[in-house]
Amino acid sequence: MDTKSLCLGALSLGDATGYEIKKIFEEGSFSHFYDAGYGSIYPALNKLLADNLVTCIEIEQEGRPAKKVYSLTDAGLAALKADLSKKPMRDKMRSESITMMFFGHLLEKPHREEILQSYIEYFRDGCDCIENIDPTGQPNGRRFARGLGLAVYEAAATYLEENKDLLLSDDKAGAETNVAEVTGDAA
Amino acid sequence: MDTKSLCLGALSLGDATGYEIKKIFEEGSFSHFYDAGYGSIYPALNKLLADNLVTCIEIEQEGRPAKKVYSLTDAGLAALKADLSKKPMRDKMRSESITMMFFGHLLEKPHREEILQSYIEYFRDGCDCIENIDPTGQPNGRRFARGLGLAVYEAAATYLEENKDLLLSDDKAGAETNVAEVTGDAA
DNA sequence: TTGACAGTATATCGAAACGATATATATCAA
DNA sequence: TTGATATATATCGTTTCGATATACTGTCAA
Repeated sequence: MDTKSLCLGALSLGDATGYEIKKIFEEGSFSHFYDAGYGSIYPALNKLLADNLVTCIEIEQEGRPAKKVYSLTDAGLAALKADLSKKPMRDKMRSESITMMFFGHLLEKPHREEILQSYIEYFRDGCDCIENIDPTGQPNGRRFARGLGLAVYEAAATYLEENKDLLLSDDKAGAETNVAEVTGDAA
Repeated sequence: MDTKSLCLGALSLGDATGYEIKKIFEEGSFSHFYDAGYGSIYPALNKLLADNLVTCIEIEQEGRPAKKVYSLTDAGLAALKADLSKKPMRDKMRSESITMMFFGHLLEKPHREEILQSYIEYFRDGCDCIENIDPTGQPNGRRFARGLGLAVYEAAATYLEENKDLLLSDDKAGAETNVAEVTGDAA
């Protein structure tokens, strides 16, 4: 499951350009679970083309540069199915916001509050964005992804809202390693 | 917020070796939000050493090769605080499991069920793991991260359990692009 | 009417991270 | 005694990230 498979998967839904492939995963309910940049997609498409897993037709356009529309080949569909039959790797996530909160004792309170507030908004915006997607008529896989995304974002937003005092208040218990630093540090 | 900052943050909690730094983020409530491999940590420590943001003392050990214990310098602490004062990047996550479900119409039902079941277990195990961490005496930042991790994992596991039929049943509505393929494809 | 801005579309580059692997030793259980 | 697990450092090739360049279109306001 790398960018090559992601492109194959996108093309299994219909022919597309590299730009459109990015849009598929950028918009809609899916962007929260996987995304890839052009720096990954275009090289991936070139490799797929070299391996005859996709074909490409250049469509000339008036004025604009030609667009390259990619299509899945039979071999490409087989390769995709083979890849989907593998065991998925465990989820990976990277949250700089939470990492910063982890070291919250080194941050000034106003900045902590600022980060936390924009983090809450980030999840609330995510909820709104997902809710605006109409699931009717979509295949089950996409309905499922939409629902899961919504459930997780809602849970995160709610937790953040209900527990923000935990981060905004000063440490009282614990932090035995840093007691000296905390008391002596006003920078 | 890259691996260098992650190492500085770890060292702000106390001196450590590269191996121990990995352990800090691998175990405990934090592993779900950020992790780094040795292929990132050791080069990061070398760069930090070159920039005088950390110091290193080699401790000889009987039999075993010498261990390198790193310590944060004043400049290192300043650099960490400077980095923490920046606006965090938005969360990134990559879920191969959900990506596979997104293309679920190409998967055989037993395999779909298998992936889904191990995905549920993955989140339930995650919940158990987090619940086993005693939050008492820990600084607020870590208590917060623990609670958020638990809330999100719980929400994901619950959603998966309650909606798995959505993936295990066949598509009835929608999928207008693939109708021909679906009906003609039993491979 | 022009100029700024957003959108469409392809492409590349250096830096960073990933995943696997190698090395060496100790300990503990089957 | 074989195998597994833990401690500990390190590298290597591949992949991905993020930023940027190019170039044309449409649009909306000053």
